[in-house]
Amino acid sequence: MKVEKISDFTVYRLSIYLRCLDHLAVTGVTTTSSKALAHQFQLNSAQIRKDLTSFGDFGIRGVGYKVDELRNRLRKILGLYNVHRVGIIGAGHLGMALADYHGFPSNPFQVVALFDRDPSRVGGKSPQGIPIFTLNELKSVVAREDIAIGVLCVPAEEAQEMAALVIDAGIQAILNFAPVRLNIESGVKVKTMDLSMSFESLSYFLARRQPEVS
Amino acid sequence: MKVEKISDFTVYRLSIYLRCLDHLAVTGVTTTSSKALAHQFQLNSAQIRKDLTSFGDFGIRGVGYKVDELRNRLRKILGLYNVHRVGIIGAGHLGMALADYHGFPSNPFQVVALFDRDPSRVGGKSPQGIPIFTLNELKSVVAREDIAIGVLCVPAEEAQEMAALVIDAGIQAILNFAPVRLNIESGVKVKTMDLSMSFESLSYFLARRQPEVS
DNA sequence: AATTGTGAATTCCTTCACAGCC
DNA sequence: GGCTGTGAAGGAATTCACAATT
Repeated sequence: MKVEKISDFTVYRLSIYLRCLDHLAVTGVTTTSSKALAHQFQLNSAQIRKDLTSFGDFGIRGVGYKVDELRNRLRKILGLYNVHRVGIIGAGHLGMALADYHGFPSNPFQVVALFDRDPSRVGGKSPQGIPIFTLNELKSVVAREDIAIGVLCVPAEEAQEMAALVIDAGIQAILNFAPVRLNIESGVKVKTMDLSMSFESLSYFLARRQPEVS
Repeated sequence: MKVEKISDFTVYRLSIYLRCLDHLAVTGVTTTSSKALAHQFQLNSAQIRKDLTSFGDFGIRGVGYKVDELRNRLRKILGLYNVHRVGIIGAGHLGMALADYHGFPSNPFQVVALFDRDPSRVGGKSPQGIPIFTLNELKSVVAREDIAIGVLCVPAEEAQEMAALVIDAGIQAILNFAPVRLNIESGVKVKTMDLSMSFESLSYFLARRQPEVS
């Protein structure tokens, strides 16, 4: 086990490996190797080994990796044995969809509250029963419900202000869906998932290949 | 204008710059510089200039960049003056939310169809009126509606199969929300937005800082 | 024999620093 | 004077290739 700095790229790939192992486990595979993983999922075997060895020696030379064991270790490294309580800011379409989304395998992320500025939404619940609070209640609800992750589903103009609010409320990590670059001072971790960027990168690609023009 | 290969990182940053310029334009700023942009949005000025010059010389030495002109050029580079017609596979919560999502400034992405395997959903519409078709109709609707981008909002188990279907139907780019690594043969561009990965990277961060434990 | 774990080599990306221009 | 555009330098991330190990 090294003490070097782990890059975001590596952490990102750990998730990929975990997804691959989930798949293998479902298929009934009990042992695998970096070579087999690399081949099946279009990765580089040396990279898989390098990524894994930053966290300890998990493999058996000449044999490979036990799927179950590696899966558990990755879950542990990623902190997926802790439950993370989530609050969503913005109870519009996206916020509601995420609140009721159950797309995660063995989900340690529990959405426990929605928040909205619009009084007509406050007091209601998502279809699955997650309650909607006002922004005034943010601080107290975050404390009471022990919310660690805030998900921003608000328009671009409001995102910076909301980020400041949730940080002030004591939240430790933010997942931002608003198409803005957030300015964050404190030690809070921010991850931005910008849908417009994803679409635009596809658009760039489409613009640069006029396939059937002769 | 160079002919070098443009990396995904660069394209990604073009979107960031465009977002920043949108913001400046709203604020009424007409001229800016790489230094000002870098300072305000925590970027590196040399990188901004390098990224931009891969597509031509847009700036004026000693002065900087005209906000409007640069904005238009970036839009053009990213292909945002072409309208891109979008089909969404999977009319669950997420698919519906995306169909009716209008979070994009001056949106060139038009969602024109939803597709679902579940017969009880087929024939209906999203709240905003986007019709839901069966998967059997995929090929004909993609052709008729000239759909270029397919968005996968299906469970992990179905994603690979659906990817094959949309590619067969003639779609040219895929935005994948399913937590799987898709195996794509053809020249179709795939961008995966994996929510579980985002949450897991936050979880990793949270696991590695136990702040108020003494 | 097969596969891991890892230094060395390579490739790619970012930043520096300054010439060229307005 | 100030800013762009860019070659050169520096730093990171990836891949190679092989010694170590089962």
